[in-house]
Amino acid sequence: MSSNGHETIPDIVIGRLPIYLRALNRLAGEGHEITSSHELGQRLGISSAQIRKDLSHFGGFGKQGTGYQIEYLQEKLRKVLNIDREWEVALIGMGDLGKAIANYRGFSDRGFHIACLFDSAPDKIGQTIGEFTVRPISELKESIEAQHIRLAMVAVPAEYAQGVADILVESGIKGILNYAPINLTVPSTVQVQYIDPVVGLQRMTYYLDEE
Amino acid sequence: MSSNGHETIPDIVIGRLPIYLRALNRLAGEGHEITSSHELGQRLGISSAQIRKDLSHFGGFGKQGTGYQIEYLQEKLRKVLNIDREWEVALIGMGDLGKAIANYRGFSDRGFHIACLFDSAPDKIGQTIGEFTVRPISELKESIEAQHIRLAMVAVPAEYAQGVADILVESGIKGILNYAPINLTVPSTVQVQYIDPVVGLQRMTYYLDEE
DNA sequence: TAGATTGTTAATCGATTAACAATC
DNA sequence: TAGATTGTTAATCGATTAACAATC
Repeated sequence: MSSNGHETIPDIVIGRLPIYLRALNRLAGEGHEITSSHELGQRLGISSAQIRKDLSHFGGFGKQGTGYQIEYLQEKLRKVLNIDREWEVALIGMGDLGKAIANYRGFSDRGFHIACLFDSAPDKIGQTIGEFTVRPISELKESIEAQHIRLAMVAVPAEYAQGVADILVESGIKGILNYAPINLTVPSTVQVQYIDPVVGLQRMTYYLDEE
Repeated sequence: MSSNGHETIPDIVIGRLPIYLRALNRLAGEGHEITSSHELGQRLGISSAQIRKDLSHFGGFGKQGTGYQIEYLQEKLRKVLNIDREWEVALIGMGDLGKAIANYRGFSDRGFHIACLFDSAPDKIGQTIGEFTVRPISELKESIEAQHIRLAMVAVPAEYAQGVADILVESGIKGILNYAPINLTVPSTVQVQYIDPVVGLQRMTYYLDEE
């Protein structure tokens, strides 16, 4: 029932918690103080039973007859997800995409701080983007170890992504957010999440066949 | 069994097809001509049985004892997903993220052509990015209807995303790739896919609690 | 109190896997 | 032929939903 201890909570449940949190942030922003599994479910297109079931894995966060105190639930979910603190993230690849990521405020707003930037191109190295200077990939391991960084974002071309991932794994990185359109092979102790917008588009075009 | 007809193929199966296709593209790039459900599964961390089952929804694409002809399977999957042609996509929001999207070659390489750009900021309107000129959101509907565009990418700040989505729905858009960190409410005839990297990060930090 | 909503159990539903006959 | 791998069926596993007692 505590936020660590991972008895056997299904990963699919973990995957929905950030979505719940995002909806709660929005409700809070709209001035709401209390919500219900029904209201939340309606907004997200998820059944209220599922939301209650998911949350119940971590303890009773609501009150019968009333619902959920939004601020309290946010706090609890942040604790469960281990985001009741700031995380440092390394960013590798400073092409257009890397630059957009480095400048995107959505990360820092939600507790993820980009702590170092890397690229291999000589003309990129030494550039200042945001608050940091781009450093050569040869210094990756050293930097990550020195700063005890555990998360990385990979925004290099597909053909370099596996090589970069290998170095990241060696450096002790435990989670990789991969923007390259390729599957990475890493040890089972390292997590990977994929961001491939084209996959999302292709998934939609399937349903768009009638002219 | 044909690529339209949608008897009742589970959406979760559809969601895996682009992943299979991505792996096949890679195998082809490495010079392979034939693969097996076992090899594909090993690369993707998916069981071979699941791959065979998924593919069998659309017909028998393999040969017993041999496996799958990569080029043939790619072609079949592209047909199933309706990406055996080019799709025009509208892009709304020309901040850092929108610009990175507009310049990203990964879309055009895989059959998605960004056909028009929109923003509401007067200083952005009229700018040329890539091959197109940024136009005001007030011209959105007109453009989309004129060009018969059915897909859109939304890269505006969260607070404007629902408003933009409403206009897109009115304009006849059938699929929205949403980069804003917010859930969109749209009619059930319109599909939405979400790109929220922070959700990916939060999903990983859950497993990163031991110090 | 009456009304509402939780947390939880049991029932249903759906997805994954194991196994194997068919066959290249 | 012997070996390999598909496509498919049946068995297992897991996730979602329905229902309701508990209770605010």
